Formats: sequence, C-alpha cells, structure tokens
Amino acid sequence: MTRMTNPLILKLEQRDQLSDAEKRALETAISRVRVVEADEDIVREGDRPNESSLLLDGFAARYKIVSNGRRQISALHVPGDFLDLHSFLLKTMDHGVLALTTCRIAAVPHATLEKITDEYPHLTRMLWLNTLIDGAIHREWLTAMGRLSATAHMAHLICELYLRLKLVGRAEGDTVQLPITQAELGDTLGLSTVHVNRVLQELRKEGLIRFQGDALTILDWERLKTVGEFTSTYLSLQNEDR
Amino acid sequence: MTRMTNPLILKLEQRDQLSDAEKRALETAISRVRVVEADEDIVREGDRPNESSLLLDGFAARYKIVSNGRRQISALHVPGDFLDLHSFLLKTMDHGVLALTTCRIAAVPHATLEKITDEYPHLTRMLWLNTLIDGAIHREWLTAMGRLSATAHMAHLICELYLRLKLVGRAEGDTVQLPITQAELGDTLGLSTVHVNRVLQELRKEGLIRFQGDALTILDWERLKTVGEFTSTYLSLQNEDR
DNA sequence: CTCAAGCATAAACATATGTGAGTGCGGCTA
DNA sequence: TAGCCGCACTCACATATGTTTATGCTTGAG
Repeated sequence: MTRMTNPLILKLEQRDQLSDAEKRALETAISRVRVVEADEDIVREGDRPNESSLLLDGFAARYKIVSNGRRQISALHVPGDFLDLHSFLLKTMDHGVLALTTCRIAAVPHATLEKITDEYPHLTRMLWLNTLIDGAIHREWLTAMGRLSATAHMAHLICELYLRLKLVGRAEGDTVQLPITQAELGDTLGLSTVHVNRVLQELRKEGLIRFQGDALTILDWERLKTVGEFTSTYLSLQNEDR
Repeated sequence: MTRMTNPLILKLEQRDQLSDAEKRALETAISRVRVVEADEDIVREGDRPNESSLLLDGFAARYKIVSNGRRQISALHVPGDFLDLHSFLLKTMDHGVLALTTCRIAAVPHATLEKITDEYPHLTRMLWLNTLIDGAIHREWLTAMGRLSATAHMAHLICELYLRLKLVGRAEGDTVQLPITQAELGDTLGLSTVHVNRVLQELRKEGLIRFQGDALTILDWERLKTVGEFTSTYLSLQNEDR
C-alpha cells in the first residue's frame, strides 16, 4: 500500500495485533470519504445514522446543548477516532458531533459493521474495545471535573491529548498542534472562558506548558502529570491479547 | 424456570428480543454467585479480573480516589447491571467498584464471554450495547456536572435512577428504595455533603420529591424532569433490532 | 490598506459551592 | 437500658469560579 496507514489501524494495533484479513476488512469497510468544514455538524442530536464516521484528519467534538444555550463537550476526537461508532447499536444520537477544524471523514456503513460482528469475532472485540476506551475517558473526565481544581483538570486534559495525538503520529517532539479555542476548552472542562484563560496562564507561569497559536508544547511533563494527577492506565496503551 | 428472571435478561429484552438460545447462553454463563457486604470492594483499581461481575441484587458504585483522599463516583449500579463488563477487554481496572449495600453478585468468566463473541454475534452486540449505554450515561453525567446547577444535577440523577430502577422492577408506584447516603450522593455529583443537603431540601421544599430514610418518592415527575433538564433518550429504552 | 471578526486578555465585582465545627436524632450493640 | 456511632442537618465564614464589560491583537476579506 502506498497510501498512508489508516490511523484507526495504527490506534488498534497499539492495543493488540490485527491479522491481514482483519486489516483488509477494516480498509474495505470504508464506503466513502467526505470533508466537513470547521464549525459544521458532522452528526446531529436526534439523528439515526446508518453509518458511523471515522475521523481521518482534523479535530472534532461531541457536544450537548442545555437550556440557556450553554454547551458541554463530552469528548474530543483526534485522527483515528470513531466519532459515533456507538450509533451502530444505540441507533439514536443523544448528542451532536461538531468539526472543530476542517475534517476528513470516512463513512463505515452499519451493515458492514454487522457483517464484521458475524464474521470477525476478534475484530469485533477490537471495535468494542475502541468504544470501551471512549467510556474510560469519560469516567476519567468525570473524576477530573468532579474532584480536581480547574488548574489540575486542565493539566489532566493536556496530558491526555498530548498522549493521544502522539499515538497517531501527530506529535513533533514535545509539541502538538491543538487548534482549539479557549471557549471550546471551557465547554470541555465545564469552565467559563475567563477562567480557562486564568488557568492557562497559571500553567504557563509555572513553566509547565507553552501554548502559542495552535502549538502546544509540554515544557515539564513530569510536573504537568503531577499537577493533573495524570496516570495513563485508562487509555489502555498496553498491547495484549484481547 | 421457577427462578426469578435474571435482571440482566430483563434489562436487555427491553432493548431487543433475545432468542431462547441466547438466554440460555447468558444463564449458563454464570459460574457462581457470591455475596459482598456493604462498604466492601467488589473489584479494586489495578485488578486484572478474569471474570466480570453481574449485580443481581443491591447497589454498587464505581469510584476513583484522587490525591487528598477525595472520591469521585463515576457510576451507580442497580440490579441487572454489569459492574465491570469492560474488564473483559480493557484488562486492567482503572477504578474500583464498591458495594453500597449488601450485594449478590454473579461471576461471568471472560473465557465464556470470549466464547459468546465467537458463537453468538447478536448476543455479543447486546453485551456491547450494554457497555455503550454505560458510556451514554457517563456523557450525560458529564453534561450535568459541567453545565447544570447543583440542584438541576441532583434532579437529573434522581430522574435517571428512578427510571433505571423501575426498568428492573424495583419501583413501587412513585417510590423506590434508594439506600445511599448524602456523602455518597456528593461523591457522585462532585459536591460537598453540606451542599447535597441544601439541594435535597430545596427539591423537597419545591414539592418535587420526598426522601425519608431510603424511600425516595417522586411527587412531581414533570417538574422534576424540567428542573433536571432530563430526557431519557440516552438510556436507549426503545426496543428495536440491534 | 483597511476594516471587521474572532479571539486572548484584563479588571472589578458577584455568587454558588466548599470548609470547619458543631447539634441532635435513631438504631445498634453490649 | 445505656451508650456509641453514623448520619442528617445547621450556621458562619471562606473561596474558587462565574459574570460583565472592555481592550487590543491577529488575521482574513475585500
């Protein structure tokens, strides 16, 4: 294959080996690729998709709007992530998915996923695993949101995003491109933009990060991890039989 | 069968029909039943279980402890819930599971689960669905925690627990038994016990609930739903082909 | 080259929720 | 029957974070 490796395969192979047949099944599962511009919806709350979206390039967020227009982002997605694999079985979207930047998105028909569950038990487990890691991240965010200070929470999120981006080859040394506004960070952490700004400045003043434009640089990984009480267990980065 | 229906089957059949063979496979998947006393750990953080725990009776919570001893509960479980089905594929527990009351727990060996994924594709999808609903609940909690007031968040939680208990036959009219302390509610909502107390009193004063001892009564479902901005979509209560 | 838009930043002030230290009730247990 | 313990509940006070409003970059459109 001359084409760049599918980032989903990159991500799954981090967790367990895939056979050639499984990789082929994944590659051929993609029915078409489309581009969604920044700030557009990729899937809407209430939709009943008959395919799931795999993010090939760009950043996306799952979100929900509550009464007075406030928004909560419940997941941030990087290349290689499925945005709504869960819609295969949950059927109705209980939240929307938004492109934070221009996104390249592959469609995987639910009929194909069903066929995979019939014919490839191990690959099925790997897709299931993929959604379980999403769930583990949700739990970690709950803990951070409920019991960490705003500063610690932000440090935690930065640690996670840095690792996840590195995993799919999106880090250059200690730097990653993170094209996300402070307002979006606020919606992710459950904070106001003003407080996001305060907290980022604190992390900068402490010499933990640099964040200029979209370029986020980790200046002191160990201390950042300590401040954010970050341990990577929940990301299941180990390669083992699944 | 003279034995009372397995609450897991009750729960799954709400979402899609199970064949007799699938039900039998589930029933025989249970290797043994044990009892765990209140306040004891059912699974510990760091464990690598070779079986998953199905809650037959009682209340349990997934939790995580952060530095200064603070605790966050990331999931509350009622009969019929799997407590750590995810450990089948995630392998290492990134959080603990605690019995809130005396619990009857069935063990389902991971080897049996693997066999199910090999032989029963539809049942596999139903188990996968089960973990996806856990994930949907996590996202809902994130939204409530990040963007709702403490009062609304509490109202939301009460709506959810009432529905989930009703679903497995644990409601008598508008009343459910909810044996959970205010401190535990605080660890669930990310609040102090003092504030939990304030918030519960407000809901009582508003005539929305009664909460005496363990008996929680919904006095005004519609207004409670409004206050908590509650919609049940995320619980996937529809029966459909999956 | 200019303007407008979006974004980061700032300061003053407001408030929801946390903290610490207690009281008192009800139910076990000896 | 007494005493203890866990738990719900209170009050006074502390503070992390939100709100409002404004300023000035930077960048892209025209």
